[in-house]
Amino acid sequence: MNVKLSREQWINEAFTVLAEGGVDSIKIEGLAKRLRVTKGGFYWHFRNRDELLQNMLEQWRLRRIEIIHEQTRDEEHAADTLKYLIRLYTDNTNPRGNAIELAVRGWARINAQAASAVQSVDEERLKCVSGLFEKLKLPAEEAYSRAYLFYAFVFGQSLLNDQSCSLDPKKIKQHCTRFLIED
Amino acid sequence: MNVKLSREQWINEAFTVLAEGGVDSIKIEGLAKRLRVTKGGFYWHFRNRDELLQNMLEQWRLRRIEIIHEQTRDEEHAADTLKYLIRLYTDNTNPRGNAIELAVRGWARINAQAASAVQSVDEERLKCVSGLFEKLKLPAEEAYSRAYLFYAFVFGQSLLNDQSCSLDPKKIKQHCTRFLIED
DNA sequence: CCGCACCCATACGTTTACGTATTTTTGAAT
DNA sequence: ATTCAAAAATACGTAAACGTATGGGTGCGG
Repeated sequence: MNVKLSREQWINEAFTVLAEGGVDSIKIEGLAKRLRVTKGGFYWHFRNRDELLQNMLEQWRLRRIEIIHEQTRDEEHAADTLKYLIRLYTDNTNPRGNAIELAVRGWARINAQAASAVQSVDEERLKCVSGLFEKLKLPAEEAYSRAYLFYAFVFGQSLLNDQSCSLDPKKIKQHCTRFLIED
Repeated sequence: MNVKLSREQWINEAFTVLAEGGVDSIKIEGLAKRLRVTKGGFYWHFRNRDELLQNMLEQWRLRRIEIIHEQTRDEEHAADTLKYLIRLYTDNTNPRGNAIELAVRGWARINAQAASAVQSVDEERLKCVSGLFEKLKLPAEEAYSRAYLFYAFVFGQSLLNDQSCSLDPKKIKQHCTRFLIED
């Protein structure tokens, strides 16, 4: 028989729904159905819907910060690290992750707590990536601006549908990568 | 007395709500309340909520395409035209427009019709802007990739909160503009 | 001033979702 | 096997939102 569900499983399923339809599509009875239980279980784990959402945000914040630190640790090969990072985002290898990223940002536009989570994550990311650009001998302000451009590109490209392009998207992204990280 | 409302007024108010809270926040009774009438009027103009949404999409598509053509008409001063265009988006002069842009893109992630509208607009924009880059003596593929980067940056930056920056956002955006459009 | 087109108000039925209260089941440790 | 806490089912009350039906008001051309 289906084992009992943990708090984490509810949160995880909620992230999947978030990725698919945005925060407004996270419905308690909907989650329950997907998990093949009734909402009785939900209210054992969480006081209400908002507590679930807060938990998701906090988990997202912590995990994203943890990850960016891992991903930018190798400062000795800054250019390669940056290229690798950009590939992670532009690859379409992790559609769920990308969708969550966008959904959280959409959420941030209408909710202060989400905005705060996004802000802390962005601060950390900008710091880490600008550190890498500094390793490429760019002066501080220049490096920081390039980090900003780097992230604007990364998020922006996930907003542009590949099908809108009249040129092979892979080729485009290669061009952009070279342009953004000329070493 | 308050004059009677036109179809256009309903659509316009709906765009405002869209900007504020995304497509899911467009509620018929909510619009009616904002317009100080009841929903009786709404259902005179529109068969249902979906008809309103389709109308909004179609209007958005047409208007955006019309506008991008105006904004990129001056090909003789391509660099200035590009700089001007980038300022329009990064200025925070038109928050409603920016919010609508993002909201429509969020909408496109969960709805095929919205996705289609976004796609046609993006195709047109990429075509127009890559034309400008070609005027800067870039070969076709290069120009197209730069147009892509241009738009990725434009949309991406509106996803990044200014408050996340540890450097004056204006300065950052100047750096980026210079980098994107070195003439 | 009459009538018609246009627009709005009101009342209703239905669905969906939240949250609560209560009981029931499950499974792991004793 | 028994017990007990964890998890789920069930049943309920309420609110928000959609859409329908129908009647009411208003202003303008004739």
